[in-house]
Amino acid sequence: MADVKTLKPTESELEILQVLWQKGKATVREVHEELVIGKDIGYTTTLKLMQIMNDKGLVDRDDSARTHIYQAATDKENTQKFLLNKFIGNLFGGSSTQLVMQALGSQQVTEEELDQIQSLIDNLKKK
Amino acid sequence: MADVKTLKPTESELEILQVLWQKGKATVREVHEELVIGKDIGYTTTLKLMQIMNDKGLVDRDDSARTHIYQAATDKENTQKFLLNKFIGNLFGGSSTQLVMQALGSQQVTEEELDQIQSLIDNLKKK
DNA sequence: AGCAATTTACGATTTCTTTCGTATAATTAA
DNA sequence: TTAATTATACGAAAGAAATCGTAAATTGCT
Repeated sequence: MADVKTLKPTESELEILQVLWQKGKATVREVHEELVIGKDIGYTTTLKLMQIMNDKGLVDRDDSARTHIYQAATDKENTQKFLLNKFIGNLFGGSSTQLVMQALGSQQVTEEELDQIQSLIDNLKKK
Repeated sequence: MADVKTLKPTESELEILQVLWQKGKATVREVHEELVIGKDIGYTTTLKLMQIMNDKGLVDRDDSARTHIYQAATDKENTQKFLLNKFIGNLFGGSSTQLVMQALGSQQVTEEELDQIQSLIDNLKKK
């Protein structure tokens, strides 16, 4: 598994990772079809991006067959954790609480989700 | 006040915005002195960045005197909100709850902060 | 077999960001 | 009043990221 700490996916790479996390394994074509829904982009662009990601170690590639099969080399949680910490540092002066307050305040969150968060808080308080 | 929606500060620009949010008003030199603490960068680089930010409308500039005085053109909260939403969209499939859970789980948060968040949740539940 | 479609490889270009050198003007200090 | 310092303007270069065109190889279809 690739070392998340040293890798920072760009925005485009992140979009591709999202697709791969969701699909597990996928070909360039499959990833591309997903990307095309959201933006105007050529097939070879997607291909090139995924080749670069392979060079960087962001994805693993099975190229035993003609049509290569890709999958994310980093798991979603670690990447999220890493980027989230960076983001909190950049924009919220390192305070995760501030971020949480902002996130809860400015988004619509359902009652169920609030319950979920509350029970997490209860758990944390026990320690 | 600049329209946050259409503006996306780069990482360097964000660093400068942070200084301006903290200081209110500042000269290039003052901002630069702050930046230099954290990284190796030349004065004219800071100057150029701030000029570009002025062109983009990210900062306001009073150039009536020889030494120009800058201030952020967007308030901190709006910028945070905007970038946070983008971030949630990019990395958490649009679910702010997922982000909150991740943030609370992987960071050390004090009891007081947890109380703060809890009371925010209570408030949200009332509606 | 022959043709169209699909796929990868590769290089080039474009765009965005960051960086800095140099010139010029204004201010300050000796 | 010089000389040194400090400021802005401007252009250019270096680096990073994203985009695409074209060629070559393989596969599938008729």
